[in-house]
Amino acid sequence: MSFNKLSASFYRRDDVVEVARDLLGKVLCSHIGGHLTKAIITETEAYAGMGDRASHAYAGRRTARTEPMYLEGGIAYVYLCYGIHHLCNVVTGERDDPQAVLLRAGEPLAGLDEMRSRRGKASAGNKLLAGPGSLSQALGIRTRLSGVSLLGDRLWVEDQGFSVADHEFVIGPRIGVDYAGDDAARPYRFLLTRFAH
DNA sequence: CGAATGATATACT
DNA sequence: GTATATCATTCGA
Repeated sequence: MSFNKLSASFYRRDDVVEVARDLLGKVLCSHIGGHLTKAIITETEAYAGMGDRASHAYAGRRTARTEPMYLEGGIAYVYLCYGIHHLCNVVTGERDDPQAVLLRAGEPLAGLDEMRSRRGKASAGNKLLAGPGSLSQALGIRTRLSGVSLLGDRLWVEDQGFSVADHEFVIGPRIGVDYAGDDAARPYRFLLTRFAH
């Protein structure tokens, strides 16, 4: 149904930072519980694998939770944070190179009613997909989807031709990674200027 | 500004 | 096996 679904080669590049930048303006799509929802990706963060203290895979840490990150690029890594929020990542790079891009925010494109329904009370205004927990909740993404292929028909990313020029986004340090020491300062966060908040 | 909320990792016995 | 601290956040007071 989607002619423009991103293919494996998009995800399997060496440089996760490049993928994080390129995901801006792409469209995150889910077909879950019989509902199709789509959102333009407006904020991403790169997690650069074993050498990145902010990453769950730092120093090669490998557990049942993080196992998807060690698989070949092009699958989802979803985990529960603060006991409440399901955070959605796109795994990149080759097998055994655990890099991933956290999807932090989006702009609604399709399935608005279902998004609002899933978000409940807090779905008002422009906060529908603002923040990684909210984005996942609106698209119905749960930890159950961790490890699923992004080339399948439940969760994927499309290129609908929204181009993002260099002056249309800003780069900054990642959010909520103070525990990562010097790595917390890495310029790995990408945010479309228009949706900065 | 602080509570919510539970899986997960790690350090024990 | 059991205990405990931590967490890539969000919402409402």
